[in-house]
Amino acid sequence: MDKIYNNKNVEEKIYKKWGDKGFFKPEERFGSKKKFSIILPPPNANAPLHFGHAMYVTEDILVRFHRMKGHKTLWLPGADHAGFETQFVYEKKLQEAGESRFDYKREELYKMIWDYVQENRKGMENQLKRLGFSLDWERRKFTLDEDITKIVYQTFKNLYDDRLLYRQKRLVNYCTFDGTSFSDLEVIYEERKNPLFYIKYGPLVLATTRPETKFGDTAVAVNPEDKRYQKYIGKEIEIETVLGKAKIKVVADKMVDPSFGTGAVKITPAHDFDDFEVAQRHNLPMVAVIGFDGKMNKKAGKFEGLYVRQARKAVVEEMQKKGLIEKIDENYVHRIGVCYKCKNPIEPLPMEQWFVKMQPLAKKAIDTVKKGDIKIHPKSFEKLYFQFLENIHDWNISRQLVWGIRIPAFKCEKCGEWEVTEGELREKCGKCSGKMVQDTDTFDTWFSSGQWPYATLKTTDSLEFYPTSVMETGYDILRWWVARMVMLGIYIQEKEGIKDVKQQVPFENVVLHGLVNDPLGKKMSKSKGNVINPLELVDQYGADAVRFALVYGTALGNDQSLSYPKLQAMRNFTNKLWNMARFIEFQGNERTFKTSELSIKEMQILSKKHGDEDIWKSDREMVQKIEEITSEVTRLLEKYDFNHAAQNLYDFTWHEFADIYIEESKRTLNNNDASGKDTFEVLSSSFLILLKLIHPFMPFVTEEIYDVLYGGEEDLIVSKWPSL
RNA sequence: GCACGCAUAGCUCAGCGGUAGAGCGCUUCGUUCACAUCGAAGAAGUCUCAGGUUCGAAUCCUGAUGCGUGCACCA
Repeated sequence: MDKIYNNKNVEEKIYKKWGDKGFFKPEERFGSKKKFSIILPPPNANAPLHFGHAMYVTEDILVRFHRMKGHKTLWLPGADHAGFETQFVYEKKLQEAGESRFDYKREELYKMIWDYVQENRKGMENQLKRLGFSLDWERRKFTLDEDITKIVYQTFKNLYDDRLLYRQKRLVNYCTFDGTSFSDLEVIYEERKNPLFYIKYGPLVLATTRPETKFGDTAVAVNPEDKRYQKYIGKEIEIETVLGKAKIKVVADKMVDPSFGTGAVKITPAHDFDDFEVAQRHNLPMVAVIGFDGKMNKKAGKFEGLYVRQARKAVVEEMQKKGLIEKIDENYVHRIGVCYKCKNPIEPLPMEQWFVKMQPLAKKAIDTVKKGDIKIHPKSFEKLYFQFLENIHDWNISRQLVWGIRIPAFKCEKCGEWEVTEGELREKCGKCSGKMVQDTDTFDTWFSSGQWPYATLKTTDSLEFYPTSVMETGYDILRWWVARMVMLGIYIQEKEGIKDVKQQVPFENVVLHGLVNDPLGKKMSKSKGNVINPLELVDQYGADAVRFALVYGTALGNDQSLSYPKLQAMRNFTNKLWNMARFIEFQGNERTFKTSELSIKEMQILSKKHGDEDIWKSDREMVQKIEEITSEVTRLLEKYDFNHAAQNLYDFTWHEFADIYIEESKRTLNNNDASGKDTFEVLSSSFLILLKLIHPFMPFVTEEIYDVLYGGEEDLIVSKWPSL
């Protein structure tokens, strides 16, 4: 053995061996009948993994732990097409080449992105392998695989038939820069400074940040309690506008806050979510003045064709000329919805889209966690889960993108009738024989990934693993993904005729890890340029050290900052293990002792042989301690306490086993008699137990040591987890 | 605005009702005999602040301050 552990000589060789021997495939061992399964949260196929993905190491730890316990264990890998994210990235690439998506036909663009994604996917999968993840690659899935999309179509159709899906013209969050609508979750809110204009509306003055939408006003609203405006309620007032005189109705609605501005609000149902609701209550017409291109339409008269921002400026100038602006508060700060990707303001626009009715689905998802059929770890995240589901809005699943699963809905050009299919094409209208045209939109990515556990298991003939044991992911996508998987998972199983709620849920446990920030505690992001590729660190410190550093010293669900000193310490730990092995190898060779593989029980029996002889004190103690650490680590792993399991192993290995026991053992070994041989048996056997306990955390170095020291045909990855 | 989380040794973080912990850093000493990516010894903290509950609080409760995050319709 080399004096220093060199991960580069080991990792690739060992990973290949595991794969060649088929150890990643589910298999019953040691007579156990239990099953254990995890579906890997499918990383986006559009880019290399970032460092946060390395947190999936907790899944590998669980998977290896259960595999060693003999459970039939499956860890299924996959990749997500990440609709909008990917198209966004790809469009950026096109832009750099001086092109745009409009230079290509739909099919061409799709094909180009497809090739791009396949290339990236390979790199991403290689990263997962380098981290030592024991994934069953034969079952790998992609969200755009044909058999997966078939299931997605089916669910869509079922929702439609069950009237949980409807198409309606409603206000949607639309980004006019990226040309697509978004769900509520995808809109982020930012503080922006925008002037607040006090504009004259006939006898009234009202405050607005969006004077350019006034062409779409269909009412003015005041609070029903507001004494100042009582005389106008229900009446029409005559107003002077930049486009001439007009009349407008005054309505009373409790949504108006009398203390804001002047207490009177212009109602623009087509471009504001609140106003839209007021309009519903008061039966007001909806007049759109902004188009999907972000420009004013003909309703805006001479301002037609101007972008919103330009129109605002022009309208205000015109109004000022006509004396219609009373004052302007230039320092007004408010929060507005912006596109999470390009950060431009979200434009609420009226648009026909497919919506999923969430309340019935959400209710079941809430109940199942309340009843404990799904457990969330750490428990504190339950609140976030409930908060989201209890206030959920209907889910807009239409996206105006090319990259994704095209919605299998067809509209008759003649009679306007919609037909939803399970993916097959429709050319003729069933009602009037008119020509059918397919919806050009694709599904929100989360609509397909929300069906991931069922879809992946079904299409790999692995439904025996449904529901999976654990869903492990970052808490940041609890609402985006986990909650939706619960809702859709239950729904799908209901449709499959499964009655037992315990069988409907997609997983039994949700385990949430925190985020990994950069060494300065800042969130890693491409725009900040502080993203770290996990492979850089794997090269530098070894996969085992990287893995151990991620779980050591951070409580489950807490964020952590990448720490180079910690990585170094863990690299030293791998080397410590290596040298402990070297010591044992050397001692064995010196005395022609063979390493033994006694169980804890066998060591206890051996230990009795020496009664309370003083020279055997440390051996006796080690037998006792190795039993304690075994049950402690087992207990901690069963409750997902990776941090303490790792800390215990680290402390015990270094300070109990190496510093004390190995030092003590030298005395006995040097006796070179029967007691020395027995000590060597305990030394090598208890070290092997330690190797097994550490293996889920540091699979490479432990497997390599096992190979060198204990040899034979066996492999640590499928060895039996220690117990009494 | 509402909610949640975090504030513990110089730094990064565990602990979460019973005499303050780890890693890194720091100080002193030690290399033929597994490992200097090492060993031995050591210094270092009114556990953010103010009240309260308790025989006893870093740990539970209330409030304050600071930082972070999530949610919300302020025109």
